[in-house]
Amino acid sequence: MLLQSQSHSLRPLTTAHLAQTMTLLGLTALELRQKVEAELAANPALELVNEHRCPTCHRRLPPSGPCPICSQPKHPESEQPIVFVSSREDFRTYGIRSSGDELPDEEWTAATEDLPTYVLRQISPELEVQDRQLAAHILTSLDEDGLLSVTVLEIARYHHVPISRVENVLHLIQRADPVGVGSPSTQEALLVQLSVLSETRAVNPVTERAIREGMDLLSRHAYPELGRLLGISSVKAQKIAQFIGENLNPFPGRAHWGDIRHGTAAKTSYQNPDVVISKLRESTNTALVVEILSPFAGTLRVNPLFRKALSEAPKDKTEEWQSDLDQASLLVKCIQQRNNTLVRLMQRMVVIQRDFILNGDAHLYPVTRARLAEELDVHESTVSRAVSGKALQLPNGRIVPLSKLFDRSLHIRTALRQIVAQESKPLSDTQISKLLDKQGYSVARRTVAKYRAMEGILPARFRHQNLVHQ
DNA sequence: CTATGGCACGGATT
DNA sequence: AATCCGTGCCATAG
Repeated sequence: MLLQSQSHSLRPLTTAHLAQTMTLLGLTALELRQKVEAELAANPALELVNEHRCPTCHRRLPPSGPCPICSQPKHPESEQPIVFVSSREDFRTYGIRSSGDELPDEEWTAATEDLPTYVLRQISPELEVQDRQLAAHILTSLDEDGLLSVTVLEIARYHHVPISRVENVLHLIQRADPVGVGSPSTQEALLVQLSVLSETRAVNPVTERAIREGMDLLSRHAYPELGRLLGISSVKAQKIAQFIGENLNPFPGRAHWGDIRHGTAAKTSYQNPDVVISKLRESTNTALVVEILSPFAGTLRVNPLFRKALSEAPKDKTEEWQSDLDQASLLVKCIQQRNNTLVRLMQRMVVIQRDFILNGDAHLYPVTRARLAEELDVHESTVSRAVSGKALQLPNGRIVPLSKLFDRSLHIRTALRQIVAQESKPLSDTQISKLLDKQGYSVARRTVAKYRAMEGILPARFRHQNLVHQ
């Protein structure tokens, strides 16, 4: 009897607590925002109070104490990341800010954002404030394929600025994630992609000429003529076309985020980051600033007035009000817990992956969610939920899935890419396997083949034709 | 005979 | 419990 009553009064609270924390953890910042908004509207016991902002950096201040960023410069060389929850409202207005006007809220509520916002977010760190309007103009003038439908000249005239300034902004945009986005033509999109690609991979130099001079032949699949134009055989021309088809995408707007593989990938959704990492300073050993984006500005709390009012509630309402109150405080607790978990997770993660965050793919340290869970003393599924579906913005502006931090083979794959890029003559998978082994990565030959495929690298016998032709 | 992709199995991961 | 991933074996192409 006693036992039962206990389990009735205690259990529901803890299980509900756990269940809700779990679901909240699985939500991205934007999904959470929707939930909070709905709850806010439905539950009078909840209250959102505005908070102070740091006057210098405009970030939301923690409940007490100084701004975590601006108070930091005294120890700029700290190895320890600064992790905090931020509402980062300034991001919201990056959309289309015409002379200080705030963006309507609807622009922000979608769980996935549109292409312009997505790109703007990436380039904003490098974007001069006065160029934001230019960027907004360009980005809103994209057609559905991600190509620019107006000319640079028109934009420059409209804003009364030199063409070069518009071009600079455009250059930034083109190299942002759907690489080539904002190019005036499919041809230029391909060229931009090719130049970005050639930074990480060996690319046959003829490819560029093929795009530059033989674009129309290329699109008509007229390989013999293309070969004649470039002075190579028809077969080789076809190989080049194949390479282009597999690695480049003439319609950047159609590419899914992440890989620029087959343009058939229909998903045109771009995710908002849930976590933003930036450098405090430009130095190598700078502290990293990690912001866990909070989806609403201010603090969510239980309305103290409502709590008071409960004692004077009309009889028929007390039960309802009580449940509202319970629900509200539960939600608040759970959100705090969610934030707490996320902060702890990122704190650890940033230390582990510091090299990767600063220096790129090759330095990714393979960690499993299980190991991290053990270190943080939480359940594996907690880590899983916290990571899944979320996105992370790196200091270089790239937005990657948070799960990339748990990629077990990325570093090996980049090593492989380097080997292939530096090879003087095409190496077979077996040879590559041996080379990787020397670098400390022991992978089976068969696995090399898989990685190769993942990276879109052709088999040795095809690579041969793609190399410089003497 | 060598290089590579397909299939499938087992163990790790989620 | 379901899924992912590395790997071995085998068929096939060159």
